[in-house]
Amino acid sequence: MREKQTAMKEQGIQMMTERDSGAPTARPRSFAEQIIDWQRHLGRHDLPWQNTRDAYRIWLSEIMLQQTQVATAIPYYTRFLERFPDVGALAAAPVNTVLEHWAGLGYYARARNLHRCAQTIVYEHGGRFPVDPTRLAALPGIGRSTAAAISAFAYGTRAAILDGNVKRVLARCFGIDGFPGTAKIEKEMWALAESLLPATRIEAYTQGLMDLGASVCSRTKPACTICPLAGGCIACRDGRQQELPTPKPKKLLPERETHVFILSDGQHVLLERRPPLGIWGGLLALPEIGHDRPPESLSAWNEAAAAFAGRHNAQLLRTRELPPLRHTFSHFHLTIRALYCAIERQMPSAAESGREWLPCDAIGTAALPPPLRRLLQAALTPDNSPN
DNA sequence: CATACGTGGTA
DNA sequence: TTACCAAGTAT
Repeated sequence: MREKQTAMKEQGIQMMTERDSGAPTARPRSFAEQIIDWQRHLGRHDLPWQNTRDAYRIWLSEIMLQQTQVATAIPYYTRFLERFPDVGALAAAPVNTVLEHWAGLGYYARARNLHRCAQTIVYEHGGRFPVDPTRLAALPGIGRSTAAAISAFAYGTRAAILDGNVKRVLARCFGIDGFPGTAKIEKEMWALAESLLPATRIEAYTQGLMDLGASVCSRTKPACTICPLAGGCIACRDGRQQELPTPKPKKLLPERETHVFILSDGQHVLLERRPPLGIWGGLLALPEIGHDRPPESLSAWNEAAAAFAGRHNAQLLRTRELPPLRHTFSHFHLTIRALYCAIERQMPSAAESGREWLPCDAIGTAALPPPLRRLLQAALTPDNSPN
């Protein structure tokens, strides 16, 4: 706490008090005032979800932007709004259609929560988003920071956000040591974020804080020479920009491996719906052999393929092992070993529960994770189909 | 409270 | 090629 007050004093930051308001004499501009002033001239004002008070659009953008950069989210946001223009359209849509439009963005629980949240809004809140951040935070997929952002942008509510950008700005500006992911540091930052809130113009302040963190106070090469807060920034003063915020403790990512079948007659491919919990939850994926008992040999793999084809009323013609595909998630590495299986389907077509024959021309738009979409496009594009 | 949960860009 | 990182939430 002493460090924080020291930082504020050296920066010329003053807390908003009754005595400050309307004071006739000049005084140092507060943290919030500098942010707001910077935002007016140098912040972003034309993002697709700005210049609206539509809580639906603001909510959608905030969910998409969780752990996701602006440039990544924009095309998804545009396509999503086209298909689901309002909360009613989203609530009425099948969850699998929502997942089709989310596929590629990652963290798929966000899409399932988004859909559940839309239904809650429509069926329990009369189609309107709550104003109170606490009520917003009670909805699926909306936490404390997202609730504050939605309420601030949609209703002008005075509430603090604390995302990665804000954590970085605060850690540097106030010289806060310690990984912000720990409860102790996070609690300290929440208190600081609350204390810095301006009395008015909360939208410009909130947007400015995020814009400053994203553009000026970036992780690798902060532009301190043009930063409005540089005058009182502890990290800038001490040359500790590269050390703050304290990085997450390193951990070696475990290696995992999976064996999958690409069962196709050239027109369709057999896919299965992933369970809602776990990696790629709710998406379509290739049928896999349990990684607890991988095939002992290529011939064993082939035999398993023949049996698998039989269970789906298809006859195995020939197989080909594809080059291993390596994919890295946030918490493990995965090697995907795929066996391409040319088959002939018999009628009536059969697919076990949770499995479906996807037309090859739907590979581009289905709810597939990017690595599998690429794998299937490479293997099943008419031009270079192994058939 | 630590961990699960994605992906594409960047050094 | 590998490691790290970016608008967090749920459990």
